[in-house]
Amino acid sequence: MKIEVLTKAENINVQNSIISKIRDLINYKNLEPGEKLPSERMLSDKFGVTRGNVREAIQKLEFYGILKSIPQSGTFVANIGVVAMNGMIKDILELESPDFKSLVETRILLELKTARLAALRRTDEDLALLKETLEAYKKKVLNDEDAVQEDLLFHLAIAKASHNSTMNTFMLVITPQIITNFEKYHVCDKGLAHDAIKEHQEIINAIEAKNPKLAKQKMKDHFKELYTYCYHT
Amino acid sequence: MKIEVLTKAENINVQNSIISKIRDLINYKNLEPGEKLPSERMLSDKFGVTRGNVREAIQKLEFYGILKSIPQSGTFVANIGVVAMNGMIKDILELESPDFKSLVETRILLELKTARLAALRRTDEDLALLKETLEAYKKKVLNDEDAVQEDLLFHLAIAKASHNSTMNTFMLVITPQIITNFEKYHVCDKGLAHDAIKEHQEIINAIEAKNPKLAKQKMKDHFKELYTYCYHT
DNA sequence: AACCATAAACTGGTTAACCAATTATTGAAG
DNA sequence: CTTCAATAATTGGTTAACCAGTTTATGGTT
Repeated sequence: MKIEVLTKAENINVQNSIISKIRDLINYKNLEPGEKLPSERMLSDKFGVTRGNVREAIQKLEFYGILKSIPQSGTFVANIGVVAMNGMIKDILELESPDFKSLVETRILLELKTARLAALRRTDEDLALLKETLEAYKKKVLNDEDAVQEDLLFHLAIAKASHNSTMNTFMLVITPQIITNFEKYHVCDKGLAHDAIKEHQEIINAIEAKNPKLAKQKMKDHFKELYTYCYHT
Repeated sequence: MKIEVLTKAENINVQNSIISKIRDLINYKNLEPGEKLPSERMLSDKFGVTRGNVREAIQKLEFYGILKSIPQSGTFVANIGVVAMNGMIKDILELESPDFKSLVETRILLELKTARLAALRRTDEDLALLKETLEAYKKKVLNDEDAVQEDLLFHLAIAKASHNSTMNTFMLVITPQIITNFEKYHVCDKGLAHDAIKEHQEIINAIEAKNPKLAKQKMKDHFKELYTYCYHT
């Protein structure tokens, strides 16, 4: 048997345990927004964990806007209120790691929207980049080479052309996860790549023509396979 | 003048600079997926930064699925290919911090979908939680108290009932940011809170009746104000 | 008692030393 | 020349000491 000092899952567990203890502390002490938490050293002492663990937990809560650390001063509960805090922490602790289906579902939702927005907001530069990525994709496919990367870049280019930084970020986050799962489950079929060229072209055409409805529809057509996979299995 | 050892923005800059240097290194050395990067110590030495900085940059790239650190062994380029990597890193470096409009736009997109999915997939437990959050919201509003937190929890409960972990996570991420901006720009109007009770109720009714179309429509109605704010200013 | 300069204690952040596991090197045996 | 055990060097991760500000406590002065 392999003994690991600290596996990833265990690390998450100790982190979540600290988070719930911090929540209990805030509730017990009735800390209002703006008030100060005990110092990291005290917390690590009280909870019987390392300061590093406490810092990680605090940083996670900071990411979700629940706490706010100020250098050389302390950690404060953010302007969010104790009710919302409790609800959010509950959700955060229960968060499951995203399953493939949920990733695909979200990707489709995002891409239908980014295609639409790209048709509305694309600049000439955006369009040039889109055509460039399509050419790269075409070249690979016609040479019978694997073009997963070029496909990815095409979709990211659309996200960029949507000029919505939040969706752009989300696309960047989920796409590599989807790719990993694609390879794991062998979802990708090379035979479809030739069809995809035409579909990509039609999406670009709609975006070039600044026709949002058509862009969305063409993207939907492009996702037809994925769509059925996602909703009928 | 105040001299700060390292402001947040500067930290991001040095991080991005390291990321681009890592990219250049991978390109220069023609590292294929699975191959090993120089050690953190070497990189920090070569780049003239601390090992901590290098570690942060690597962790960021790991978050986006571009690198993969293995303890006591090394850091490896993930199974993603050099073309996709270059494209993604380019996007990551250019990522702007999300503006308010983009946040609201994304929130509306997500919530129309989660409402629909909740109507399709909600369990009895989900429904109970939804009714609970609505009651809490009602109580506050009818007492003329501020109910921003309860409103937030209502929307998060819908996200949970959608049983899509990815969207749930995204909602958790953007909601606090939106709240912060709401307070900053004074978007929230207390006078609308009474209308919101009815709108919330109608959304719940649609979810209870397992009517996805209606749930989406009622959510759309609920966002009418926000919608116009987002698209006509 | 009120005030204020001074210093002591405490804060989150940073860094250099340390750790255990892995990997590369060595060199003797076959 | 090949093989393989022993060992030395290297790896990402962790921790304890340190840092520069901030906050609190102190005690003398008015």
